[in-house]
Amino acid sequence: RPAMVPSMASLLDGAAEYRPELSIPLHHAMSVPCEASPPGMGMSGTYTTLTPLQPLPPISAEGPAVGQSLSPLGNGLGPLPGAQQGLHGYGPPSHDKMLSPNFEAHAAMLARGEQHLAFWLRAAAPGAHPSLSSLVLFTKPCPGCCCHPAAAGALPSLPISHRWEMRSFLQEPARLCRASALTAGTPLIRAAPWSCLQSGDEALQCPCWGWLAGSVGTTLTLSLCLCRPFPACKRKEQEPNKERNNSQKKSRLVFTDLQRRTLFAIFKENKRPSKEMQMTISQQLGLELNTVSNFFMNARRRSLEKWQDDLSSGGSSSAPSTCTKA
DNA sequence: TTCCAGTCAATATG
DNA sequence: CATATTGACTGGAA
Repeated sequence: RPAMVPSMASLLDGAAEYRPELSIPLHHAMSVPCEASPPGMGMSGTYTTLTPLQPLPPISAEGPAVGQSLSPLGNGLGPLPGAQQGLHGYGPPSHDKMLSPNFEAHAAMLARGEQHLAFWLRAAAPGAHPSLSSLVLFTKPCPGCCCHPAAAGALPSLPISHRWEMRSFLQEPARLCRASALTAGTPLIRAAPWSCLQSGDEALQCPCWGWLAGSVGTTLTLSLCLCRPFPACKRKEQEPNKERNNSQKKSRLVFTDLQRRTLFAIFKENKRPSKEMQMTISQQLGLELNTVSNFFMNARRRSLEKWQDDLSSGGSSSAPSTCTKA
């Protein structure tokens, strides 16, 4: 058992393949160099910082906390009923509103300077559409993507705390994507509703995606890549109310790419996290404690099985490959 | 209570 | 459609 377990935040950063070459001023604690790796093989990064494990504060005093359910599915990732219409189901942006308590909680934490945005921003906007109560921001352009510098896109400069701008982007992606030219080398950030991110999404499979990590007040240059719908959103639009019908048929949970990467990153560091750690993980990832527990149990067993298989088949790998599989 | 091996079954893949 | 993968469940052992 490792003598010291890296912080949740640094593990999550590692899982998310943060890439430090972006021209965004970052807190040193965010540096998690990671070699370019093929899709889904991002576990080779090294962790450069160890910050104390401090779960993110609850996102909202009145709403669900990080990891708690925002949906009837109970995993915090799915849309609420009525959210199937994707990005267009609510009214115009409210630029006159103040930042929500949720965001301010994060802002206060970030402003301390010692903390950082681990791997996501959840911007709960009072009155906003439920499917947009969380945002996940990606950095880095995807070469094959329509918003790559070579392909043009929108590029306003915004402070990271400018939540309402982000929200308005999500509302009117097509127009914004045509709004201005994109210059080469500009940090590119992709925003997506959390509920739209699922295992297998194109965006998550791109090897050059990283995660936004920055301090509140940092000016980031934003560009969005929403000129086409996310695959998951498309699916939801095409299959409304399908889950309602055969409710007795149990579907197996499929981890999102983020959840899987994060879990494997943690597993790589600690094969047997404590109950408290598992609870933190479950809260951060919006998973049941049982699910997290099952994951580590299965992972321990299956990594061992894999290791034994590799040995018996004369493989040369020195570590269980399961850890890098996700 | 916790952990594990055995197993099932949903889902992914080719 | 066959096979592989994988999240979850079960019963027994410590």
